[in-house]
Amino acid sequence: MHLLLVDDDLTLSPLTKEYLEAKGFAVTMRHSGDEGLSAFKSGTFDGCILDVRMPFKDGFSLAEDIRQLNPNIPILFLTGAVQKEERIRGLALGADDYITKPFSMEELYLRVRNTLKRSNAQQKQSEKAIHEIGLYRFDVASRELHGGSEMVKLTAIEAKLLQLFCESNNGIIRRDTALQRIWGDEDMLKGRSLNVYVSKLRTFLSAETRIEILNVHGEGYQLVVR
Amino acid sequence: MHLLLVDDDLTLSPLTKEYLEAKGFAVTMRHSGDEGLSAFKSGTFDGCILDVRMPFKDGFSLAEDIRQLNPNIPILFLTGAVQKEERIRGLALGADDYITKPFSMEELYLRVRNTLKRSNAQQKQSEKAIHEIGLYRFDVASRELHGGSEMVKLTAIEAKLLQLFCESNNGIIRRDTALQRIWGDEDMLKGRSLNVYVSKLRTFLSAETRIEILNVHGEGYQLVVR
DNA sequence: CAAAAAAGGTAAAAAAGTGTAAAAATTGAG
DNA sequence: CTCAATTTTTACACTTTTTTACCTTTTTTG
Repeated sequence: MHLLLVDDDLTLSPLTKEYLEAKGFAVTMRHSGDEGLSAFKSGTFDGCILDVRMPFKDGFSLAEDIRQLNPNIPILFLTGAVQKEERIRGLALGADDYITKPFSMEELYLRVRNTLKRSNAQQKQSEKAIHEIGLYRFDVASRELHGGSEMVKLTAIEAKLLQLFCESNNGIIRRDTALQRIWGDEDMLKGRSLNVYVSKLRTFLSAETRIEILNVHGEGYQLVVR
Repeated sequence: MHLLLVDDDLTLSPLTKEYLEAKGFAVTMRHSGDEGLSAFKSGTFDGCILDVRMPFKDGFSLAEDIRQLNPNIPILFLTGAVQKEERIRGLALGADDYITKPFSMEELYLRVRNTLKRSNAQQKQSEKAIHEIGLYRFDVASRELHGGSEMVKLTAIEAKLLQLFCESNNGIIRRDTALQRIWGDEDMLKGRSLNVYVSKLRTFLSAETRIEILNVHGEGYQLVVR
């Protein structure tokens, strides 16, 4: 389990990092919102712990950017005051938990563990899912795409991409989100791989004319079923 | 899925709106019972979220009026206290669910989703908005503009602009509104892109002479069908 | 009212982004 | 290691978006 810890408190954060590492987590530590974002882009994480109050780019702003890249990753906020507006703003961003400073390391660990467990359970549930796309059935776990009497076994990347389409509630996925979720890499912007895989999915789904993967120029793609 | 949110809490309601929009709903927000009712009359909604306590016209009174207009639409109440009498009154009005403040956004979303699912299990999740413009039919999701036997596939921006025209109830869109909604940018004022796209739509719609996109000098445009 | 200024219309060029077949590189089972 | 499946890169034609250029219309100014 790999955590991203972003906190500008240079005294506290190394201690936090050490404690969590002693509990068996891998921890990447950053001390500003910008550094945190770039760390998130260039790595693969299972959860984020963000200090709300940081100069320049605060924890909420960072959380917005992270949510853009991964709408489901658990985010815990470290916050000094338990102000109502802050709490609401965090909830609106999909905060998974709040930890009020000062906190005990024990408490932090337990909350992190519970949040990850909860999120993992959800993920397992959604991984069981069989998605319906027009008349097709897509089994995420086995990566099988059934259409009528035909069946295609998708490769790992094809399946991951189709899963992203199915799990985004409006069918829209941003190009950078897809790159982040599939390749976990931000320097993929030149590569044409994503285009190639979209092209493959279009071929797989071409028997149903009601199904289309539309391009949104410069933004991403949208799976629509009429 | 289009929701009507009526809540006089000016801090909480925009966050609620944003969160629900992030979850894929279209949300119309109003801050009083009267405004809520007039919004309901002039739009098409799949569900309502009404704050019980509002000055002048409370959520229950509003619910009664809405039920008059549409006896089946799902209504959720936001309520501070869990008072017994309130609960009974709401149930008598056919409340589909109660959400007690303070609530987490996650909880709100889950309840809204469940209520809507229960309410129209047979209807599709995806919004199948098809607008009629003269003799044309415009399918927002697939971005297809059908006119007679012809069909044109609009690009992302062309479709977005036409959608703005269709969704504004008098066909008028302000220039700055369009720039904001399409490009999310206010520093586009010098650019001629909007003019170019209006010009394109005029060409697409030129087969019907009854249809015109008029310019309102210095203000914006208006789509009129005689 | 006439001239200047501001705003708009639209064709066409430029810039940015995309589709997809096919070649090259990588991976992994046997 | 070898071979086949998978992934990445390449190449190039095509599409979409933005900008430019130049002309017309509308509004403002004196």
